[in-house]
Amino acid sequence: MNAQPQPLYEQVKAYVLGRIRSGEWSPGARVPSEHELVRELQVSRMTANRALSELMRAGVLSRVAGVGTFVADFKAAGHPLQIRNIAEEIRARGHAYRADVVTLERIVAAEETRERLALGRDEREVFHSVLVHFEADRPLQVEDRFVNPRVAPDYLNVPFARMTPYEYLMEVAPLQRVEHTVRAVLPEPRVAAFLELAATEPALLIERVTFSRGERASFALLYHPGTRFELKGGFDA
Amino acid sequence: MNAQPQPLYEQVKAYVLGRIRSGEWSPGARVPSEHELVRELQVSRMTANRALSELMRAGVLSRVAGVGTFVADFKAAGHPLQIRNIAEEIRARGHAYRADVVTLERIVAAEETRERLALGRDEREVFHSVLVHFEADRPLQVEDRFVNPRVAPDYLNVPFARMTPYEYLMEVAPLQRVEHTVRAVLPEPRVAAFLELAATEPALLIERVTFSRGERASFALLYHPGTRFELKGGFDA
DNA sequence: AAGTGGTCTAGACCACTGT
DNA sequence: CAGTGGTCTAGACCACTTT
Repeated sequence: MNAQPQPLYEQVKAYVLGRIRSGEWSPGARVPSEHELVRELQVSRMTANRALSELMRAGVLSRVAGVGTFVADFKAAGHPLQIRNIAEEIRARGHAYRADVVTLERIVAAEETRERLALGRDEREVFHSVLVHFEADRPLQVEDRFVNPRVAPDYLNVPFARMTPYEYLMEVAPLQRVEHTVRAVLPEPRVAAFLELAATEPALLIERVTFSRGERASFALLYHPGTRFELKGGFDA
Repeated sequence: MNAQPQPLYEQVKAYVLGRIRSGEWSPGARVPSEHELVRELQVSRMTANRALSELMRAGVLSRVAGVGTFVADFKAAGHPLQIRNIAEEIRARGHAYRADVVTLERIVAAEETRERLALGRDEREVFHSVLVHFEADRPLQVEDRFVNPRVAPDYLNVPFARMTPYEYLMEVAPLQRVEHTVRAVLPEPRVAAFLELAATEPALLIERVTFSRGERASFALLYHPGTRFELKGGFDA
């Protein structure tokens, strides 16, 4: 076996991730043992071991010696703070991604919104979108976003069923800088409903301003269920 | 070879880490190649490879195929999420800072704590401190911290009225890496009381693991009142 | 040409879980 | 008991860098 495009163990990882993404193997389901992978994929056990071990370190699988390997429950969510694209993140965890567009409109901006986008006095209209992002049919993020029309004049015509606002903005306006603020809040009822939260369940709110070509490109409120979402990060000092 | 107290590859890691800690191998210095370790330590190359690879993942070493393995230098990096000293932060805002020491003790660590600090089976005791940090007499952070005694053996004698645990740890153990997880939670009653929170008020919880010299130095739970605390950050892309 | 890390194999022994 | 993951070995081939 082995044809160099990818290391063998990466091919094994892709094989396992593919089955998980397709839904064939759900959270909690048993994954083939190392010996089974050896037989099925004609690789050595060390190679199967490396693939499964790395997927465990990535949080995709959980393994118990003497018992077996299983698709990890996805309570352990999250990723580094610099991760910007929720769709990619969910797919990287091996889960199905879907987004509902709740709102997509041109509005007259509130004073506060104009300030956050540093708009001039004569620029009163902005684009506004509200999306709910789902991980395996469970809501993981409510994205309430205001967009500077000068930076993305075609925002209302973007097929958000196929790409996230973040992906689109990255295409039309090179990301230059990001500023964010993180808080714990009790979300307003509408947001709580979207996230399927109980009345007193807290949400993690990320406010994010992105800059492109020296301008403020967009301003977003990202709500996540406090119980199902973690923001992970790390850096070397 | 092999005498089960620790896996062989862990012993190899300890060997390398020991040389680095003692200063024998400084940042930038060349580390023995896999073949050299095979000869010196009488292990197989795969075992040497695993040890060095894991130390690279941990940020202790850097490796270049065809060249060699080297002690990574602790370089500064731009932080996505600014980690700073709570006392400094409060003072920078022009407010009075004060801390109450609620707990300062040596305890037998729970299994989970031992795992987070990557302690061996025979290392069962850790230091534990609980502090409440005040900004102008209003509680801003409850710091629940577990400390690796190997890294900070004198932790129980530190005058925390005059310096924060963070400051002390920075002094005795050069910070190498930080990992954090941010969540929104409803804190347990004891923590809520310390923060003077109402029953349904959410808290922002930061879990932080700090690394020093390739070891896990401490593990902290940092609770903040969701309504009075924000995490701000930013970075250039 | 010699050395390096990256990958891969086909075995092996172990401790542990399940039945 | 058979099955599992955790570890370990002694080889191997490769692409690459340095001499």
